[in-house]
Amino acid sequence: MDHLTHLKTAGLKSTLPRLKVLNLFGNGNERHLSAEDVYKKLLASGDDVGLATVYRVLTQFEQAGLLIRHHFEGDKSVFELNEGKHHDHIVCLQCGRIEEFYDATIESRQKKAAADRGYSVHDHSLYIYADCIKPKCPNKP
Amino acid sequence: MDHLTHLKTAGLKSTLPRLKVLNLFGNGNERHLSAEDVYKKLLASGDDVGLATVYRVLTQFEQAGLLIRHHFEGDKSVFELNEGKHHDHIVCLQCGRIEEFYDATIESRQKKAAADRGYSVHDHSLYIYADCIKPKCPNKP
DNA sequence: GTCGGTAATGGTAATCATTCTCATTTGCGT
DNA sequence: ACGCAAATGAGAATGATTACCATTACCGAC
Ligand SMILES: [Mn+2]
Ligand SMILES: [Mn+2]
Ligand SMILES: [Zn+2]
Ligand SMILES: [Zn+2]
Repeated sequence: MDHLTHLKTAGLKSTLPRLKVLNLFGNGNERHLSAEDVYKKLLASGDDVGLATVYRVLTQFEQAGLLIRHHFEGDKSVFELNEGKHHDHIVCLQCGRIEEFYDATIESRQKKAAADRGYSVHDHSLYIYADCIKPKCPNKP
Repeated sequence: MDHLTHLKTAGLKSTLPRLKVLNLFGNGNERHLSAEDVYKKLLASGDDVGLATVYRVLTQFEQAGLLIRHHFEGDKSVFELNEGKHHDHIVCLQCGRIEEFYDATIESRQKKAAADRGYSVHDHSLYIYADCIKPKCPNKP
């Protein structure tokens, strides 16, 4: 399903700002971007989109299920394309690198922990904060 | 170790505001409190402490290892007493109730996931967002 | 116990991310 | 091409948190 179709499916009208934002996430760029990141990247590529619009669109895409919002350590939200395959994250505290992983055992133990206590799970977030080993860690974003 | 000793050990001088904040967390009250929660509770009990001081002290206690800071969904930080026993959290999206749990398997699989990829783990956060079953969920905070 | 210096406090201004307001522009069906 | 509801964007407003800085409270030395 292409971007335009994605928008229609979500009941969102196809506008230039929305397509531009969706393109950013679709590219081979970094998968995890903050609103500020998106705004700056669009400006840099000559596509002028208002900051308010960026925030609005990101939230709409999240509600439509096109993007996933993360609250890594710190104040700002980070978004990534929702490609249907759930995964968790390791965040390097030195350089900000983000690595994805999936562990079926962790997933099932989580479900069990919640079920045992009478909870109906919506979702969960698991962030591992770590240092990546020297060679591949350029230190500091 | 009592509160006064805690402060000394952390290299923090024993002041009235600090003791009051530490007392709040020591009581049988709710374990998980935001800065605003702490501020309001102190006001309510006649102990006037400035909001700026509350924020400062909470951060100092976190750095000293006396408190643990959480970033549950939403914008504000939540703190709890660090009693040495690590645990994760289930958060009810309806009423805000927070339940703690510990699963040794999850812990070890996390360590392994990070180690396998060459990361040296600092810490991690695992939050399960759910609905607690009707009877014990009073809906809405 | 008093004194003095330093660290802590607290009122208020400032900052940062995010949301709101509202006049202007755009997408889209007719 | 026309018309109108929905979307945009510049800037104001908000909410949480931090920075400033003049005043006050610890604490160790007399
Ligand atoms: Mn990811
Ligand atoms: Mn807890
Ligand atoms: Zn790194
Ligand atoms: Zn509940």
